[in-house]
Amino acid sequence: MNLEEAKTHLVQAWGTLGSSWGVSRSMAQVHALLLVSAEALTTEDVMEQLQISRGNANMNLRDLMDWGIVKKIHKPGERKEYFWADKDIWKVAMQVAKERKKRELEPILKVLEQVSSVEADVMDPDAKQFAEVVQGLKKFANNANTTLETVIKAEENWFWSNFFKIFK
Amino acid sequence: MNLEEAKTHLVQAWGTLGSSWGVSRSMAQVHALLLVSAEALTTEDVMEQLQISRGNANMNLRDLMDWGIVKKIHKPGERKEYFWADKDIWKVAMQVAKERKKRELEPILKVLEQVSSVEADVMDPDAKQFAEVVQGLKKFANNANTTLETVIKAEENWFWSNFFKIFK
DNA sequence: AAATATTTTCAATTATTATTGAAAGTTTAA
DNA sequence: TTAAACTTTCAATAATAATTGAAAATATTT
Repeated sequence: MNLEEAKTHLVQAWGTLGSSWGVSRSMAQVHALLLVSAEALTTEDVMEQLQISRGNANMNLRDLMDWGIVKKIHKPGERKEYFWADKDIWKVAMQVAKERKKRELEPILKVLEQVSSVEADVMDPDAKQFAEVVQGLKKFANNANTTLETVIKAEENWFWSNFFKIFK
Repeated sequence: MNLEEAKTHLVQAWGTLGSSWGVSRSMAQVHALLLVSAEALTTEDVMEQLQISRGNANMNLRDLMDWGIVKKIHKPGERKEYFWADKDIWKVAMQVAKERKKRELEPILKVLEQVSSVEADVMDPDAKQFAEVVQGLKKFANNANTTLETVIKAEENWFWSNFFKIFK
């Protein structure tokens, strides 16, 4: 297997993995392509290497920047914009965790708070079951939330950051 | 907010959350509905309460059983099949983790193994970058894999230990 | 064995999401 | 300020995924 084959293989697999996790295939592929490129790429590089349209490339690059895992770079004397992905997988994972926490965990916690305020009819077994399940979900979600907060904060602190770099 | 409103709200929110994580909206909704029901439900209950077709209900119930988070139950003297969801959220999470590990983590690890075998041209910076990123991903994925294994095993021990306590 | 109840399958349809590409917008350089 | 280089937008289209519903299959009862 040569380098190009290996890259293609990994980019495809990453795209497939992404789509199992609610990330669009192209977005995951663009990210993978930037990951395995030593240099920052232009929109045209991405278009060409992944055989996708300009609009698609542009949109996914911007989404990846929204997720905070791709940066825009300007090269001196060049007009084109270059895109570069952080190669530190642990950092990427932390950034993604941070975003998902904000985008999904916090909203569902809000919903759980809301539905907690249902008046409990202790005679109704469904009401009892509902209350118990909601409480269980809240506990679980709160736990996930604080755990993430701790790990994310740790990442931003050198001591804990180094401690957790065991995982690198 | 009364019980029915709260249930609907939660079921909808759970569906939305699911679709952000690569689980089909209906499947997440069926799961949520079973979670908040004290009694096991029939296919028809699910159809009626979620306003979905028989085929859809049947398919999602089966998928949920494949994930190991819903069980089929037969009531004595009844011909219909009933479906019941484990209410222990931690157990559900463990089961989902177990399945995702098998379905997604292990396959991507295999791909990473494969693309590792690319012949390294140390002169090519892209080759170097590729090798480094693949190694980083492997480390990370392996770590996630063994961490999950440990937690899942602990969970299974906990389960059996608690199971046997019944007989004390 | 036939009738009935129940579940499963799957081709057709519908809904959702992703992608294109060309036009509009923006920035830079001459 | 004009032209060229480059980026963004977005309506139209294509691709993918989910859903339906009725027929086929299976299981149970009489």
